[in-house]
Amino acid sequence: MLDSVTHSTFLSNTMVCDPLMSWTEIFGTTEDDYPTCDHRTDSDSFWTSIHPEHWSKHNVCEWLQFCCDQYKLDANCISFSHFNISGLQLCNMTQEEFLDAAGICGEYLYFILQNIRMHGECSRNQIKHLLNSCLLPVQDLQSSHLWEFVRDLLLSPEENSGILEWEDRGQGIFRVVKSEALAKMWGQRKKNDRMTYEKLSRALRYYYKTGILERVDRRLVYKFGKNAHGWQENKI
DNA sequence: CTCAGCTTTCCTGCTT
DNA sequence: GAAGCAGGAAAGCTGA
Repeated sequence: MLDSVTHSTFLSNTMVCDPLMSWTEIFGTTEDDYPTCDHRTDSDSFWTSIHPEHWSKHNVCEWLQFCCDQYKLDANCISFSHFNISGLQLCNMTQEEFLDAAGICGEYLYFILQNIRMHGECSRNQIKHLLNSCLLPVQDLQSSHLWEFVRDLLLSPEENSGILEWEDRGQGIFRVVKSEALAKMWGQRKKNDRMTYEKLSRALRYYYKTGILERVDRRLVYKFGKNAHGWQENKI
């Protein structure tokens, strides 16, 4: 579905870049390249004092960086080449395009942008409040819970690499295909190179108690429970 | 500082 | 026998 959204959709007015290019490769190495206000210290209202449609490319870049910093979004999810665009182009992007350009983070970025557009001048705290009042908790993706990590992986085929697959999407039943790869990914996420699937599975079994996962009497197969949210639809 | 929740680590025993 | 699962116990980490 998302494959139908081509890069040219986003980059019609920009250079064609490698989707895997890093932030600095695309936007330059330092803020010296495009000196603007320091959003980290004194511009909480900057993103809302200027309507997103009037943002420059650099503003868009800084907004992304701001969101990554502020909401601890995983910058690795974001294909920055897709965001080498003006604010007007950014505003014209659909939710699907955000998803395509930034995976899981795209959902949050889209939500943040829409709130800035709708609510005009709102403070960072207000944005945070809006995020917190969203259907699903928008939190530190880097330190998200294990079950959220698993859920997000299932919902992100581009990151999944066949590590997890749905057994019965309707019932929330999934299979761990590459257990060691999953453990390695989780270990990387938690900066713990000693993580193993044995330990990870112990943590998954912990979720049986809390209703986040339900027991399935099949090897490497788990099922989301009533207390797990966000796996039902293609949105989290 | 305390506490609770979550995760990690280690372990034994069982099942496939 | 190997791999995986189940679950107890304890410790570590983190945020409220």
